[in-house]
Amino acid sequence: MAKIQPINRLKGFQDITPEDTPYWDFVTDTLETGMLSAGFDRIETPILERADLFDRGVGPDSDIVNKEMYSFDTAKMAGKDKKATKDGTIVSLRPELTAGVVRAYIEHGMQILPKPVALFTMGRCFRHENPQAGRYREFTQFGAEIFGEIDPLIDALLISNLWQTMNRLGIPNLVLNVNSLGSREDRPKIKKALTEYFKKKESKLCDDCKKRLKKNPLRILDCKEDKCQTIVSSAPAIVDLMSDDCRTHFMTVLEHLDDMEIPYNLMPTLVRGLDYYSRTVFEFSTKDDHRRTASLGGGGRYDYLVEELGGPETPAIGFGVGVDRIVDFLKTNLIKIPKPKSRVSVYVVHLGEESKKLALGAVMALRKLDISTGVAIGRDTLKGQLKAADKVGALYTVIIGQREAMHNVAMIRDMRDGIQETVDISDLAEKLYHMVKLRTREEEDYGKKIKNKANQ
RNA sequence: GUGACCAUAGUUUAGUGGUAAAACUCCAGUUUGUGGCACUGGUAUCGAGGGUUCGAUUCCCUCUGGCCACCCCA
Repeated sequence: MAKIQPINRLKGFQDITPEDTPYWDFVTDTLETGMLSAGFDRIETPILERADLFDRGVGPDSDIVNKEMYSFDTAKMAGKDKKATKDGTIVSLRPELTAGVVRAYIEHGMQILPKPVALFTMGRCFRHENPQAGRYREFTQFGAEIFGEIDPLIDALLISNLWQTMNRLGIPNLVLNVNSLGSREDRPKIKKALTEYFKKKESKLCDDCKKRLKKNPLRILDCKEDKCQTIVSSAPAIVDLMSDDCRTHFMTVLEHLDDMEIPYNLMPTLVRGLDYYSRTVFEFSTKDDHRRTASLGGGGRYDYLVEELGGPETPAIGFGVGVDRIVDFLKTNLIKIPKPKSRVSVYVVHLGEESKKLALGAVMALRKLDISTGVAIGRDTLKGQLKAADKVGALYTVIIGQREAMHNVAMIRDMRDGIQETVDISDLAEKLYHMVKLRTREEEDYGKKIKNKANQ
């Protein structure tokens, strides 16, 4: 028989294998708890949206919308037996989370809710670009958004909230960079001043920056080329170019951060990529043990986006963090996460046909009491079954053989020390329930002792 | 979209112009009802296609994929 060619996953897509799920659970639980404790509500929006949502939301000139979106023409994609939908709507897999949440905010009239409206969301996003470290075509973003409040305290609270949560994840050397981009009204003035400055030095800029000079001079600020950076270092600062109002807003944000003892790094060259940002912007990164800095997330104000997507004038601020990047970081830096519970507490072993019925009954009874219980399938010998019990890390094994079946009893074997006792089958589940509880607590106490010793 | 490096069992890696080793994992067994140890055995069209050659896993080309960097960003 010819060997059938296996199908592999798509480029830039990943499987989250059982080996990795504890990391994912830890990260997503921690992020979620962090937001819930700050009074945020959870929202989920579709993975597929109309393409024009992102045109307007992320910006039609951005690279993301221009060449990285997975878009489909629904007029062309109907199955052969179905009639094509005639509207020809172009739909896209979301490349980020904010546009969808803003759309939902408007669509459900959430402006009538008491302000500020604080929402968090998590989900897969898609960008068709070349994968590399910490960068995938399908990735998971965790995002939070606060609508309807302009007070700088909100900016500081959101940042501090994320700071706290990142620390809870155990990420060392966390660096927080902050900056302000000024308001929409300030933008022409800022662009003009920067263009004038860079125009004089144009010949010394790198090729990319020469293009940026025409398109978006702000982006020259975060160019990584050394020659550009030397020019940038004496460029006019955005903070000095913006209105007094914006400057006051920004200074107040910084004061609040000081009050909350959040260490931040004022970074005048921080310019975020998405078009919709205004005023406060920030970015979280960490220094890897051996590699360069890894960007884990960032965000900022987008005071005009709700309006631009057809909603009422609503100031807003949000952030997005890369869950994949955090998981990758925890894994490569061997950061310890809470140990996942052993999957199976009790393993039921049976020998012969008659005992099978009793064994199944025992399994049902145990599972009813929420004791995770495994059974041997496809293994006949006692030896093989015990081996299987050992492999899944069972605390106890229940042995029901022909002898036991005859007297309606079962044997409980403690897998740690091999001590066995025989109990009546009707008492089995309850007896094991207490044994498992006791053992689990013992192990937890032991774990705590170790931890306390380490802390002393 | 551009560039560098890489591609051998499930995993991590040896190796050779004459069809391949090891470790770990997995599966089966080491006689009859007791796991962890030990021992034995099993598992690879050497990424795909083409070329050079008597012969290629080994050399050359193309593709695909991985990884990393640029761009951009999470």
